[in-house]
Amino acid sequence: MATNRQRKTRADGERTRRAILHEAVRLATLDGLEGLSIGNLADALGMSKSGLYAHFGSKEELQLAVIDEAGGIFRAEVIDPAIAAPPGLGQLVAVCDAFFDHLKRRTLPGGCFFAGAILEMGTRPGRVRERVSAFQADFLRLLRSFAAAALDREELPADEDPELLAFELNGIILAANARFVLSDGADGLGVARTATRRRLGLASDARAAATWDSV
Amino acid sequence: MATNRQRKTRADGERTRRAILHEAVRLATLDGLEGLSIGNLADALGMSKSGLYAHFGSKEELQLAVIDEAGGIFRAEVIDPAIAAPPGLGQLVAVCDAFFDHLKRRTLPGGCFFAGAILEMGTRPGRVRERVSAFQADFLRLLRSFAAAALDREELPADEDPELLAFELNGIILAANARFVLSDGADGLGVARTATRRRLGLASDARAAATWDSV
DNA sequence: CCTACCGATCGGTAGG
DNA sequence: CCTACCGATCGGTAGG
Repeated sequence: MATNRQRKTRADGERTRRAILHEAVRLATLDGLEGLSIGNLADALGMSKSGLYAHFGSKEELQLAVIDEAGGIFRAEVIDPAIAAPPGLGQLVAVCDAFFDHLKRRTLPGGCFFAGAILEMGTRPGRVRERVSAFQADFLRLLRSFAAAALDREELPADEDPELLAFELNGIILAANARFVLSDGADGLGVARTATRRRLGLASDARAAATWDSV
Repeated sequence: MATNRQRKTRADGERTRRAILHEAVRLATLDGLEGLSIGNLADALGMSKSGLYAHFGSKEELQLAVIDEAGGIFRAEVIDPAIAAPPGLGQLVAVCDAFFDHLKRRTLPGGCFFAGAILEMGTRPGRVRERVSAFQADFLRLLRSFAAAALDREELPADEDPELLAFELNGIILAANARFVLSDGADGLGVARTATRRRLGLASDARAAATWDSV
């Protein structure tokens, strides 16, 4: 069978593609989606520029694939753990804690990919901007749905507004990322965890908050 | 007097310098501090690249001057109005509202200069990063001092923590900027104003919040 | 996936 | 402030 004689299988290509994208997401959190250059990425991977063009036809196609890869990482490290938590209030705490863990784990050297991508691409019309915007909209929708579930279960005061709560928790997340990037360390994530609990009306264990930073 | 025969006075040079920097800050909110190129800036000003090098010896010197100029704009539009407000709680509301006005006024096309600069330069060691970091630290200190004053005046519950409150208000500000950049409009600043008031325990006038967006 | 190349643009300099 | 230039790097292509 002729189709089996190829030296590189489709699976090999897929594996290479994933390896390229993972490195590209890492570099993009340091240099931005525009600052990410094909030459730099090729050097980091020990391959040639034209090798990258064989996988992605243009820089824009690479950027779109990088956004999807970053979305997969975010889903695996932040969203999936939250969905697995107890519905309602439990998911609201879990999604924030999972985000802080995502930072502390340093999967990506420059902190949250999307926090940076929103500000970098937000003013540049095009497919890249729309892809980033759609991911952020999905995330805010998820926060709102967790908040609505918590309200249904009467785990929050009846006059709470899911839209407002989602906005504020997103703010705590962005402030935590900014602090993480500037301090170049997990210092100060304790205050983010305390802020999350205060906003949700949960007891903020002062002893635990103090140790979070040193973990 | 030989010193008076020069055709261009020092004041002329200073005026040119300010014109360069104002345009540079605007461009930097669209392309970032690294994406800001000497060639682009020279074209936008109708002058030559070497004309810019006469004012700033290197790109890093230009970036540092741009940060100072952006700091001046932020002080004039956000910090000074807040300091002029009634001490304590009044200043906390005023600084957030002044920030939202700063966005709505569209002084800078890409939203808040520092929100972007923190994420772009936070992972690039050097003088530029330190300058941006110092400005953000000063701003957080200002928020903390307003919060401490409000506590002293018993305008906030006695168990409030100025550090925590400053962190959360900074988060609301960052979330408002992200929403502004993505929506490319002032839509949605109403929820930021409502969030500010809710956090500070103030009555959030629903009618007023609804009209804020349409103003 | 490679080498070898394209025109455009980058930050920066020489000399005026 | 200008023209004219430098080497390096940009995104992308030809041809294999």
